[in-house]
Amino acid sequence: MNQRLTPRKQPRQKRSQETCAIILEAAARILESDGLGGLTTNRVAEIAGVSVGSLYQYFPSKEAILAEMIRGLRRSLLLDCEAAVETVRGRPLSDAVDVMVRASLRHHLVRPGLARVLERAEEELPLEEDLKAIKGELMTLVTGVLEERDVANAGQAAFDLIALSHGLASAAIAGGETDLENLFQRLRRAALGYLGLQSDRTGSDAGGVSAA
Amino acid sequence: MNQRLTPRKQPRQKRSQETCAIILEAAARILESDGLGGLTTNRVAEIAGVSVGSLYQYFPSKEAILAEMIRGLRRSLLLDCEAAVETVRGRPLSDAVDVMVRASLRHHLVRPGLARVLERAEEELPLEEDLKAIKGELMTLVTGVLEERDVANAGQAAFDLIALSHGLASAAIAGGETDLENLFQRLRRAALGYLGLQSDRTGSDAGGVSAA
DNA sequence: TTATAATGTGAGCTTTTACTCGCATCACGC
DNA sequence: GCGTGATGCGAGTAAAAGCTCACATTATAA
Repeated sequence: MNQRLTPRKQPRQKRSQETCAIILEAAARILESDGLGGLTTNRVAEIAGVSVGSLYQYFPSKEAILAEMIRGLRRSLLLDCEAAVETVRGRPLSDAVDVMVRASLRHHLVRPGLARVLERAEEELPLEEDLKAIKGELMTLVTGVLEERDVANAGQAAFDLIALSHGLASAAIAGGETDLENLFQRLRRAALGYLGLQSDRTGSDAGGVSAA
Repeated sequence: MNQRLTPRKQPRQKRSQETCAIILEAAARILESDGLGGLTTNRVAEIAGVSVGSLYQYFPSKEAILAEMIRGLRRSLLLDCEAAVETVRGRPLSDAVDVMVRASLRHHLVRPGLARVLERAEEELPLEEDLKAIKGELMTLVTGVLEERDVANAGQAAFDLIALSHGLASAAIAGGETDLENLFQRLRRAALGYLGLQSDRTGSDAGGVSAA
């Protein structure tokens, strides 16, 4: 009953590695155009230009394809955030918030439709250990950043900041917003506000929200 | 090709109204235990103790069942929020934020699993006009509350507050949190922080987050 | 009671879809 | 060249799921 979500076999030759990549890209395009409901193994194979047999050589189930895509997405987010944090070693909290918010925002903006669908898919899949581990690493990363800046309750703050940023970014991008800078300012305001820091630049045009 | 998501016919007698309710409740239970993937028309009918034929008499498709459940959920949230806003007529912004946050939190806590699944379903369904209207009314309500309290950019602030509250509440409840009061304090902090107001009560035990 | 409309039934039709398997083709070491 | 394992193929299978329809039962009104 329990189906594996990991690849059936590792591709050994270049040819087969390309086949895997082509299959994943085809699945991505289908998800972007038709959503989760449009994703069928036959169709993925067709769009990819390979046979179903080849597909099942590397992915033991439809869910395995989704799981692999989600792994890739999560890994890239984690790497981006780690790199971003590196650039603000020793700098104050607001700078750290800035780069992390920017990193996660960039991440939402590459193939936004795909990211959304994969997040939904992730909730329906029985999430795997390695995926939980990646999520945990992100939490750890953010918690560390906050702890180093003497934020109390860093673990909970990390959780909350990730969740609220995610909620705001998702909603905005789903709503078709494209003004990256405006969205960034709002995310920044929310995050700094939660942390009890006043967002600066309140004098500028994109400025204050509260009472005039 | 386009399938209707509205009930096929209105139930005229008491008996059939009960049948409708029983069907919706059965669907809810299935969603809670097995998620979207477990929802099949045959199974809904079986759990409800009615025949598939009866089901299709009132719901022209599986999606129509989901749409009806979503409508119910949204309507109840809107009504709760409207009632909450009524109670703080003429009171300051922080009080208004309080009651609205509490209302939406309560709303997440009744059958939390069901609410989550329905939200996912809503994204996959081609969302209907009447659902968009309900969402719009909520936006209008919150925008009005903010405008009356002289919040600049009230429309955008309403959007952002709804989105970030939703993100935080969803994540927390999905993570199994049950301490309603603690969660409320964090939501409140996030919302007031975004609005540029300091969260008071910073002296208490659940208090300040920023640097010690 | 009886006519009529509303409601309820469930076997089964139809379509879709995940997945298999026997065979063909290709790459690479000898 | 040639043998062996890796890769690729796609018609076909079996199961699942959405939905219909001819018929049975129940309620309402005359």
